[in-house]
Amino acid sequence: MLRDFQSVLKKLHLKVTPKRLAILEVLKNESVYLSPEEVWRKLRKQFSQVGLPTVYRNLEELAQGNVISKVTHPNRQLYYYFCLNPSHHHHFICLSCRTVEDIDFCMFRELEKRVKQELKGRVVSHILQVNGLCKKCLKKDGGSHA
Amino acid sequence: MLRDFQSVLKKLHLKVTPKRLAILEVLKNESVYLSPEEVWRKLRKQFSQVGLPTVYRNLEELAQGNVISKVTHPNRQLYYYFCLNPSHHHHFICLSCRTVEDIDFCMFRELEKRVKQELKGRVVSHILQVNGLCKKCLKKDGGSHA
DNA sequence: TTTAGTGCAAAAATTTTGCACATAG
DNA sequence: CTATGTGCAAAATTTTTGCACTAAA
Repeated sequence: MLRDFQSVLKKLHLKVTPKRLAILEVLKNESVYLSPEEVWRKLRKQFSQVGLPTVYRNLEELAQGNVISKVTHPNRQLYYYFCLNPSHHHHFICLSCRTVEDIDFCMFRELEKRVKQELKGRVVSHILQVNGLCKKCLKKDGGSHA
Repeated sequence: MLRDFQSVLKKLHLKVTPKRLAILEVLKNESVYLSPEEVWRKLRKQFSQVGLPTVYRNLEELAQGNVISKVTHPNRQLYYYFCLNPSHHHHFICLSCRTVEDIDFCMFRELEKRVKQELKGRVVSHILQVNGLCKKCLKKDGGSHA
């Protein structure tokens, strides 16, 4: 997997640094979305000297390069998560445990068509994010969420 | 229209204050989404003494009460706009001139069904926001946007 | 008169920048 | 070597809070 990351980074003309790889590992090993600070805390277990700005910079670059995904959370905090196909932006996020699940039903083509036909506009990007409670959290507590 | 606002506020158990009404007027008279600070600047033309915190507090309350809508902008700034049906969250927003247009093609029922059936989860809220360039902006500059 | 709203100042929280040093290519 | 990455400290930005005072119901 490290190998894969290396080639991905190279394609983006990002240098392969230990910390950059570690950030990817952290995200990859989490099934939930993390804030920059949380990524940083985890990173510090490996690298006692790592700055929060480095984490911010890296997360942003990686998201720009579509290696990871940004999550648009109702609480407006910044979150990122690793997903196999980060160019696919249809997610179901659990407000309680933070799990992210893909929604494969994609209506984007349809949408794009309608924006073009009806509004005469052009789509640059879109967010389809469904916020809710996942299976587990529904069972656990019926849905108490922050 | 002031009358309408009054009854809306009463329903939400929000007191009808001149500044609250003025905030609604500001948003109503704009066809684009505004940041809290922008609302505040406009407000100060009428009320020389109005605090930015007041604007923040009011916008948040009004959004909570579904009187106005929050915009989820890629630049992560907070924006609000007035829309006739703020419980309808399918929008096309122009990244250039900030116009908001409704998207009436609603696939939400379908989505909700699938989240229930396939993920066994529950939908709490959703965002469908299409970011792009509107008709006018496309004509104007072919799409230079921040 | 009781509850909610507001101004101000100040704080909090989050994110970004500048710059000297370090490291990957 | 040369361009990029990083740590640190510091700043910038945005949003929130506390509290005394005011105004709506």
